[in-house]
Amino acid sequence: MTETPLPRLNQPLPRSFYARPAPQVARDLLGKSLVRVTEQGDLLGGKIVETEAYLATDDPASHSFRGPTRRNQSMFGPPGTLYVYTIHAKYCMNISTEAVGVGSAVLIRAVEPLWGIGPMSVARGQSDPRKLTSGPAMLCQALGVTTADDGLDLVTLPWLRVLQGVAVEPSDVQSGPRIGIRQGQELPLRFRVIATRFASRPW
DNA sequence: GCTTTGATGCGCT
DNA sequence: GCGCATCAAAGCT
Repeated sequence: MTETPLPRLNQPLPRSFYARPAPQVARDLLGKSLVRVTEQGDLLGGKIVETEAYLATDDPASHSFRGPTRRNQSMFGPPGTLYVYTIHAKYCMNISTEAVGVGSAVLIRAVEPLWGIGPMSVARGQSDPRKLTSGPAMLCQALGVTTADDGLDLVTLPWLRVLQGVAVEPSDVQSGPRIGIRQGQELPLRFRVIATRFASRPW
């Protein structure tokens, strides 16, 4: 696989991008570049191809449904705050949206790997590019994101950022029910780039 | 303090 | 496509 030209690290998405309702942020994150610079200086990451929105109110599937706890407090942080939690002995990463005190967030479910395929393969113990970052827990393992990173500010953090990527046309976006939840399944809060081989599962 | 339960992924079929 | 390992947090008692 040929490596895509490196992205503009100095142009992270502004906080205003995240200061909107979670479904809008989830939709607009498609096509953006998620990048991580390791301590060794490697650039890791790729293009966001699948997201899910979790709402502040009336969303029983959202971790914020029962109000703030020590675990979910990052969901209530400023827009752009990283919320990392453990599930099934794995990690998932979200970005807080809307406003301080509002418990909404966007789960990053999958990216198309573009940079640092080698180091990410090592981190994953997996060489199949389709099994590198095609799921929320795979993604965190590939990028080395853990609960130690919970609460960090993605807008100002130098080594983990979301950058302006490519525009995704409405005709190339599909929405549908979220994955792996028991309640709130009827809400179409999952967003996906149709023309990708790197979503977490065939639609 | 103890039990239950997942916003999952792997390995095998 | 399906079973299950794995563990932190929630929710009880």
